[in-house]
Amino acid sequence: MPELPFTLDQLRILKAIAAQGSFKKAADLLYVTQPAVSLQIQNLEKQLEITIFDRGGRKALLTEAGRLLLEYCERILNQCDEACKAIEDLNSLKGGTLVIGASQTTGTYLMPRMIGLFRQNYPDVSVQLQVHSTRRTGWSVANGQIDLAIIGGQLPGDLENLLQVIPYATDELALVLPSKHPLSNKKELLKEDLYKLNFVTLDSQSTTRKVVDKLLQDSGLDIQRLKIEMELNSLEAIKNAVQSGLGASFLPVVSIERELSAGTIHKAFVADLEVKRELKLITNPSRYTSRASEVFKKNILPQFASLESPLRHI
Amino acid sequence: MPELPFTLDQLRILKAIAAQGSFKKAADLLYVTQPAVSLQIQNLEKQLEITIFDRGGRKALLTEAGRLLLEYCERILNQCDEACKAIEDLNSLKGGTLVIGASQTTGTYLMPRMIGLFRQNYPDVSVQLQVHSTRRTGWSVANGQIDLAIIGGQLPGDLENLLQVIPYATDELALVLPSKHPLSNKKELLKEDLYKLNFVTLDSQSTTRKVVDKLLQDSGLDIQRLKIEMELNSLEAIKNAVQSGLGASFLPVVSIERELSAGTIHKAFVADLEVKRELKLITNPSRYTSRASEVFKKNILPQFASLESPLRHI
DNA sequence: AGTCTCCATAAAATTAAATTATTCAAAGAA
DNA sequence: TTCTTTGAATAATTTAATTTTATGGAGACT
Repeated sequence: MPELPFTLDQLRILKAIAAQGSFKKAADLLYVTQPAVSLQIQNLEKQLEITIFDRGGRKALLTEAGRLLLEYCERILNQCDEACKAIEDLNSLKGGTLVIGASQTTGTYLMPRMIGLFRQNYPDVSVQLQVHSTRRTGWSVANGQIDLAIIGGQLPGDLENLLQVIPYATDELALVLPSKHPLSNKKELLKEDLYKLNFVTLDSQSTTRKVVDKLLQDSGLDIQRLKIEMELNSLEAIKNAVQSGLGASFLPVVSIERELSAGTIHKAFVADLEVKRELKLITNPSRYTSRASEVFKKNILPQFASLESPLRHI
Repeated sequence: MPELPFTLDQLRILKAIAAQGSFKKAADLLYVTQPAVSLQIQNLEKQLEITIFDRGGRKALLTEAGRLLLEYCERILNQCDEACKAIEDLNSLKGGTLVIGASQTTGTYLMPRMIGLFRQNYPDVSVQLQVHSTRRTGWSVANGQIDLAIIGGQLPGDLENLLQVIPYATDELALVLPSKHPLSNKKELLKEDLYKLNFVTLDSQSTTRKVVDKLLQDSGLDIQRLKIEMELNSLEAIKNAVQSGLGASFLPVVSIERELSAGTIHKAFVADLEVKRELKLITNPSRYTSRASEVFKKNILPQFASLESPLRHI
């Protein structure tokens, strides 16, 4: 190995001698024997081809070269100490970054609260939230750009095996109507009633939309017969459209909690129809898991998970 | 020994892997085997309790902790390189300081030329000239404040043994007269003629004065009978006094070269009287000798030394 | 599947470093 | 002065750390 002309231990010894003015005291300070100190300094002097200490007098005095080296020595050792501290902080969650992925829905309505709770407990860990499609989120988790993510849709098959997918919570997609809509008075709708509605939906690319379509189809509805008034690409836009009486929609309950309690949107019940999807936590088991990620998974997520989630038992 | 959590070698390895993206390539780069690299990184990870590399994929990728450590790693290694360069510069005389001591006479008339020559050859070494009494210069050499010195007088006895004293050159103390002085026409003076002169001398504390007094006394003269017109504490002042016709004086020839060739001062010869003193180089053998000091002694001093000086043969 | 590349692991060999014991030199005290 | 004490260098031994050789396994590319 092409050698470095000195070691950190040698520098530590140098510093100790300079501070104590004596080889022996330095040895005591470092809990080694005096010959060990002598030998290391001799090695150092040999390798750098300089004399570091004047051993003439009662005190070990630095030569010019020694003083020069000591300056660098202090700087180097300080950097080392800093590095140690930084690593310690990272280990004890006093630093570092946690990158979380989420879909539009969870990213908008769920993650902010989770992240808030996390940062209450670990205010020194910075959290980055990346809202992307299920597909892209999956890939990001796969290649390590995202530590963990919550998705509501189906992963591409190849990723399904690569990643760890843990069911985490159930998200109900509620049928919502404008509060003054004639049907909003009925206690319970029938499936057939849906054909009478005008729908404001997410665009057909969106995961949530696909999930809704599939569930409706599975429950025997002919989604071709449903009237789609307009397709928007933002839940907030849809909410506003519904509130303005432009139509009905299936929306995640988490996204309309405020509107429901304010009464500006009406949630309808449809007989024999449950539109629910599983929210899933995905991580990459073949990659390094940061402490922040671990903690988030173990301590934060369960507090928001439905009771039957496997996360409860991690 | 209270251990440091990492070694410089480990940092070097870390850096190499990060740069090469591979344990194997890093090993090749550092001329070690691959297991050596693996082991060291494992040690590092164990000691810091972190994971540094993601070994999953094709490339060895840094984890967050790894990136953090790498930052410090680079800084630390850079400081190490800098330290090496600084030491090398010192060794190759591209840096450092040489502290030279001298008496009034040599410091004024000799050292400037020497230092000029030295700095022509080693322009990066800064030189400091300290002009003090023989006594104080001796002590400074003894305790390392001065690397080497040239003195014209006698050292205190205790220092005599402690320091290395090398005869270096002979300095003639010439009897000088005002050029229009009646005696300046005589080819050779007799000792008795000295009693007829008015002397302008250094003050009785000065080394040069003591030397002159002693030599005159040794050659049989009664120095009490010599008429001292005035005592000044600067050679330049004495030179001016002599030139102005105020009296005669014994002055180091090195200090009056210009005046002699200009004819403004007359140098007289006295039969059976040679007033000469040895200029001596003193160093401290029990102390570290800087490269600059070595070079000055070996290469510069001989060029100004009289032919028979021992320095010729060093 | 087969082959290659890369990393991990184990055991052995080498090398470096620490310790004990001793010597040497300088400093302080009798 | 001489004796004693203290600090540093040296030598020999032991101990520990590092490297190497040799080998096994997992993923990637053909």
